[in-house]
Amino acid sequence: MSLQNTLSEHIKKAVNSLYGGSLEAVEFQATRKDFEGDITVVVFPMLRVVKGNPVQIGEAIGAYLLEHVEEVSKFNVVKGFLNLVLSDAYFLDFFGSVNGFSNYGIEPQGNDAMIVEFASPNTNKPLHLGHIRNVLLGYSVAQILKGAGKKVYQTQIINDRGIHICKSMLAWKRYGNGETPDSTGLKGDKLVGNYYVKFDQIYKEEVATLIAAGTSEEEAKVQAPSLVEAQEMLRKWEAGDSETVELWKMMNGWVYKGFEKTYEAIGVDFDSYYYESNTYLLGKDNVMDGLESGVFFKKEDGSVWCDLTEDGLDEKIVLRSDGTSVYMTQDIGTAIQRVKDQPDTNGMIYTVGNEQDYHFKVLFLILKKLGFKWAENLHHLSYGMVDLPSGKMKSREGTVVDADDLIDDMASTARKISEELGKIDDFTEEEKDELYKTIGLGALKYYILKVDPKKRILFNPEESVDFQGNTGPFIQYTYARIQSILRKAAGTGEIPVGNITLHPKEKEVVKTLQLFPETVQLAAENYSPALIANYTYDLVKEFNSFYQNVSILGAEDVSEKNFRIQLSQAVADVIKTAFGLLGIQVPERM
RNA sequence: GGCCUCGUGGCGCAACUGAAUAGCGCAUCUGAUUACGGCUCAGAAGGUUGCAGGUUUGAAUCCUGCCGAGGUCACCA
Repeated sequence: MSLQNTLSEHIKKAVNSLYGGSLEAVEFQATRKDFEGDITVVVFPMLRVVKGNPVQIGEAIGAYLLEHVEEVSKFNVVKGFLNLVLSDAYFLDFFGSVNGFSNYGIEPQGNDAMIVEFASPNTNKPLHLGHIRNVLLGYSVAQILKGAGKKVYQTQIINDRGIHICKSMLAWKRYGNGETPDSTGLKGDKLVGNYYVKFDQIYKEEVATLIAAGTSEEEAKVQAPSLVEAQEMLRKWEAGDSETVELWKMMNGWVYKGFEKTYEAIGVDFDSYYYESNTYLLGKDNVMDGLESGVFFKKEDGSVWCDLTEDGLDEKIVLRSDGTSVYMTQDIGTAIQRVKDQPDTNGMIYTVGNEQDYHFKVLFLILKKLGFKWAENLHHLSYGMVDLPSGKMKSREGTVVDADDLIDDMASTARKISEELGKIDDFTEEEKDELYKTIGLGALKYYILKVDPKKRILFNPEESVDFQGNTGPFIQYTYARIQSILRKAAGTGEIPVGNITLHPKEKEVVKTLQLFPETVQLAAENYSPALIANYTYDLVKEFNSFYQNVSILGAEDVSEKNFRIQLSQAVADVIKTAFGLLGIQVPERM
C-alpha cells in the first residue's frame, strides 16, 4: 500500500475516533518549500464533516499519525495545513525498492491499442515549422502513451491528391525542362515546392493582366488560364488519364523521398501510411449505412446530412447532391478503415491544428452516433499556430521557416556553443556533427514541447533558441555531466539502505523522482508532453542544487558516497526516460 | 454576428486541475571573481494573474458580463 493510502486510512480512523465523523477522502499535496515537511494534509475540506478549528484538528491528527505511523517523524500545523515530516528511512526504503531506474515509471505494454495520427502533409511543398510542431507533438504523445502502457500505432495520412499538387505538376510540365531531384541535386519536396511557388507567380501575373484588360478581380481569379488548366488536370487525374497519373506518381515519389529525409532528421517514424488518393472515395458506404439507421437524412436534392442541432451544432453535409464525398465523408471512412486494419484499436488521436477544431468535434460526434465503441475514445490533439514576427507563414509567398533549414541552423548554433566549451576536442568530426545535431534538435524539440499545445507560438528566427535555463541542452548537459561523474566512480557497491542521514537536498531529489510515474500517467491522460518537459526541468534543478551543495564523490562515509552515486545514476536514468518520451536524445558526453 | 481557444512581472513559459507569501528562465540592477563590457557565482528589484461582478473557508484556476488577440462558421481539403 502506498504511503498516501496508509496515511489516508489512519486519518479517517483518527477523525472517526476523535470527532465521530466519517471522511470520504483525504486531500494531500506536496509541502511547499518554505515550510518544514514532505507531505501536507489539507484540513479545510474536513470541516464539512468535522466542526471545529482547523488548526486544532490538524494538531490532533498530527499527534495521532506521529504515534501510529512509523514513517511520520515530525509534524507541524500552519493554518489549515498539516505538514508531515517523513523519516529518512521511508525515502531510503523507497529508493532501495526501485529495482534500477532505467525503466522507472514506464508501464509494460498492455492490450489497449491507440492510433496516433500526426504529420499529415500536403505533397506540393516541403515541411515547415508548423509541421515540426505537429510532428513533435504527435510523436511525443505517442511515446508517452506507450510509456503509460498503451499499444500505439503511429500513422499519417498524406494529402497526395487535389488541386495543390496539380498546380506544381502544371508548372513543372511547362517550365521544368525535365528537371529531377537527381539532375538538380535538390531534395524532391523542395523541387516540387519551387514549382508550386512558380505556379503562384504565373497565376498572379495572369490575374493582373486580366484585371488590366477590364475583368473584375473576382472573375479574373477564376478565369486565369493556368488555374483553369490545373483544374482540368485534376479532372484528368480523377478520370485516370495515364499521362497525368504517371506525372503525379513521379512527382509525389520525389516528395516522399524528401519527406523521409526530413522525418529521419527529426527522428520520428511511422508504422503505417494512408494516402488520400486511396481514401478519398471511402466513407460512402458508411454514410449509406448511417442513412439506413437514421443517423443521417437525405435532402430533396439528394445530398446527405447529419443533424447535430440537438448537440448544439448545426447540420453538416456528409455527401454531396451528386453523390460524391466531402472531407467529412473521407474522414469517417478512413477512421473506420483504420480500425479494420488494426482491429485491436480502442481509440484514436488526431494531431491537427486548431483551425480544424470544429471539424473534429463534428467528426467525433458522428462516429459516436454511428455507434462504434472506439468512438468513445477519440481525441483531437489540437495545437496553436506557429507565427513569425512578420505574421503567418505562407508557402506560396515563401515566408516560411523551412524544416530542414531550421534543423541545420539549430545544429550550427549548437556547434558554436560547444566549441566555446571545448570539452569534446577528442571527438572525431563525425562524432561532433552527431552531437551538434543532438543538441540542436534537443533545443528545438524542448522549446516547442514545453509550451501548452493550445497556445500559439511566436517564433523569431532572428533570436536563436536559448541554450541556457529551461532548455533542452541544459538538461542534456546535466545528463552528460552525471555520466562523467559516473565514469569516474565506476565500480560502485550496493545501494545502502537505512543507515545514512539524508541531506535535505537529497531528500528533495528523491521526492521528485518518486513523482515520475504519476507524471507519466498524467501526461498520458492529458496528452501533454509539456508536463513531462516541466517535470524534467524540475528534477534537473533539484539535482543541480544538491550537487552544488555537496560533492558527490567527496563524501567521506562510504555508504553516503555510494548513495550519492546511485542517486545521480537514478536522476540520469529518469532524464533519459523522460526525454525519450519527448523524442529527445541525450548525449553521453557534451 | 454565433460558437471555440488564449490573455500571468519587460520578454518567454509554470502552477500537480480549487489552497499557504503565484514559481522558473532570459533580460535588468548590486556585489564577488576576472588580462576580457565575456564566463561563472551570490544577492536584489520587478505582479491587484486583461477588466468587473459572483460561487467558496479559500479563485490564475469554476460561473456571468465586458475588453483584447486568434480561429471557425463551404456541396474546399
